[in-house]
Amino acid sequence: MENMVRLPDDETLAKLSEFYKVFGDYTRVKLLCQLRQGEMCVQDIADSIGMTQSAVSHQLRILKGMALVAGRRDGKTVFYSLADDHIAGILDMGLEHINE
Amino acid sequence: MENMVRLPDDETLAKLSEFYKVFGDYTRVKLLCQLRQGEMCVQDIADSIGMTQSAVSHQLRILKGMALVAGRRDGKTVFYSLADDHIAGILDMGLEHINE
DNA sequence: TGAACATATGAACAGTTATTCATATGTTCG
DNA sequence: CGAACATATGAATAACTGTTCATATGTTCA
Repeated sequence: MENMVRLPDDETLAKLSEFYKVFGDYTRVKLLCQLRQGEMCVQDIADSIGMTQSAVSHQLRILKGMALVAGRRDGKTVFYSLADDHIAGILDMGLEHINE
Repeated sequence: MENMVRLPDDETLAKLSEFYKVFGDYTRVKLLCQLRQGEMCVQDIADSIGMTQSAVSHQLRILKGMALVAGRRDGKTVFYSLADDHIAGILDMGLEHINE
C-alpha cells in the first residue's frame, strides 16, 4: 500500500503532455502571465508582449482549444482572460520550482 | 491592490517555459509517471514504456538537467527517481485539469 | 450598403526536437 | 587485464511547431 497511484493509460498521458506542451512555449507562457493580470483584447496583448496580431491570434486559438483561456466578444473586439483559477495555480507551481 | 502579481521578467519567463516544455512530451511524461511509482534503472524504464535504451537515456539527461529526476549509481546500473515531491504535485495538477 | 476596424485563418518557411544507429564510457568479475 | 554488461553520447534524419504574409470573416457606424 505504499503507492496507490497507477500509471495513467496512454490516452490520459497523451492529453497530459498536450496540456503541458501549451505552457512550454515562451510566447504562450508570457501571454498567460499577461492575461493573469486581467482580460485584454488581442491587439493590446500583441502590443504589450511585442508580437504581431496574427501570431497572438494563432496562439490564443491553441490556448482556447486547451481551455486555458476564454474569449468574450464585445462589438469588434474580443477580450481574453484565463479560463479559471487553476491556470494561475499551475503557473505558480512552475515559478516556485524555478526559484528552487 | 486588486492584483499584486507583476509580469515576470523575460529570463524568468524563459526558464518557466523551458521547465514546462519538459512535461510537454508524451515520452517524458510517461517516464515521469513511471518514476513516480519508485526508482528504476534505465533498461527497466525502457522495457516498461516500450522505448530503446538510448532514447530513454537521452530523455533522462534532459530531465536531469532540469532537476526533475535524480540518478543514483549502484555498480553498473543507475537508478533514477523523481527529484522531489514537487514534481508529483505538478503531474497531479495537470491530471486534475484534464479530468475537468 | 460600404468603409474602417478587430480578429481569425490558411499556406509556407525556418527553426527546433525526438528518435535511431553506432559507438564510447564506466563498472564488475573471472 | 579482458570480457560482459549497463548507461551515455554524437551525428543524422524525420516530424513537428511557431511565425510571417496575405487574406478572409465578422462588427460597427455613417
